[in-house]
Amino acid sequence: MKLDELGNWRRTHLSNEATPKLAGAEVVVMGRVGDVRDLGGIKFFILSDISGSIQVTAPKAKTDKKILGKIDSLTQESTVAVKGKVVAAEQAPRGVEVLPSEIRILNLAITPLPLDPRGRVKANLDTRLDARALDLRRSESLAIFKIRHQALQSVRDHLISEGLIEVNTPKIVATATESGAALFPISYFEREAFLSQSPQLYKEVLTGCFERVFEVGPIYRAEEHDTPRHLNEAISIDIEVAYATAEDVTKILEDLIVKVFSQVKRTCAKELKVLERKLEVPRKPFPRITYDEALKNLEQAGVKVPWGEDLPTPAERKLGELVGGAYFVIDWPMATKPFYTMPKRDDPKLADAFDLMYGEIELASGGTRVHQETLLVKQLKQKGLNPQSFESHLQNFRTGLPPHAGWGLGLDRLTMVLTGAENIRECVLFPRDRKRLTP
RNA sequence: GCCCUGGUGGUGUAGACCGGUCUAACAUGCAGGCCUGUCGAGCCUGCGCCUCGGGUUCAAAUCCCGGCCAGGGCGCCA
Repeated sequence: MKLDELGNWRRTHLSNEATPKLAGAEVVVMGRVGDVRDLGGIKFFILSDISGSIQVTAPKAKTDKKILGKIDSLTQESTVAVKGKVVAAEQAPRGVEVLPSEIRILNLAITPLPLDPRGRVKANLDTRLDARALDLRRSESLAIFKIRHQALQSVRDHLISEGLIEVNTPKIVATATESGAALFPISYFEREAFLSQSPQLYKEVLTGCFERVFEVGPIYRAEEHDTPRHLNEAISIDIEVAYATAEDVTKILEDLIVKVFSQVKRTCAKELKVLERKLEVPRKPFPRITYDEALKNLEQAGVKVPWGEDLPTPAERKLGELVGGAYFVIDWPMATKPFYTMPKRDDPKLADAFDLMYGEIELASGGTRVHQETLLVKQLKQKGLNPQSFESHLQNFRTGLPPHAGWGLGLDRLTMVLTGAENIRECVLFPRDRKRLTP
């Protein structure tokens, strides 16, 4: 069948702007076709757009045959433009409908669709991700990304209000920034380069220029992890602040989390309801648990973690159960933290660093950083790294880099926590994991 | 990478343990029909499936082995 052109038609109204008050007006609405119901003498279809939906009603006796024919040819999820008169009708959903005077079929969707976008039959996550563009039309998916959008906006508002400026650092880099995580090598002309696993080194350097910076950007980790909360490409919210310590940036983080939660709760009530998510805004100050206390509590609960090791997943789970909500784990052993971490003044075995947890999920980690070259070189060596390969970074420390502190917060994980999603892939439009490289 | 579980129409499931009665069921979907107020419309008719390869057996969706894929757990990691 031949499709119609958009031509000079433009939307005059979003579907939810059509209300009984608008009765008598001629409108042009555009959107996707939902249910088509043919009752013989009268035909209906639901037109949905980003704002909601409106019923288009065509009584056989009063409607042009050409229009009736077009309605018959519609398939679910096809895209149409409808010009017609708004009519108040008690029998219609929302008490209002449009009687079409002309319909343009802009694109026809195939049938059957790879999944049911109205969710009457639930599809597996894998099926959904394979047909992600269609899956993202589902109300639950839309809700997740609306919440993600709001969270990100709140993050930006808050950090800017704290006097931070937004920066962008290279994602193609020459060396690793963390000792642990594996890198994706890429071919950079005649040399090997890597995808950046963290903006860490750049944001530290920028505290010497802009004093307070933040970045929202992708980070790449070539880890083989295959879990519901890891991705190989993630979006990280990173801050770094001059003349500050871990405790200072902890406060920024705490305020930020409270702001994000309360703004999402206020502005995304509809979306939270779609997701059946009851969001509780954490109260300040968040509990602060030392690493030693965490280990003690875990041992009492039957989970043993040797001192000096990072918390494995089962331990994080148990701790999440024991504490719940948002809390900080502080005073980590230096061995668990990267080379740029400042040791505590009164106990150099411990790092002046923290993790922000929400339940069992690690949302953020940060701390005071080393700003003296000699100590940094010493710690690089202790981690088995070669200071020579960090020469271009180290030279920044010779020109008066101020003391500084910062953190990195995972946007995808933050979205998980806000939406209650059990798999991080739900919270990313087109996730990249161990096995998935498309779509 | 390891362990566990699974793979049945477009989608989601049942059947499998205990091989035959499976000509594979249900829901949704799709196609057609009836119906002038549907709104997860209803009713009627129809369409469409056993992941791939090998093995056991008179007989395999069902049992065994392997591949591929997926989900969960772990490790690694944020």
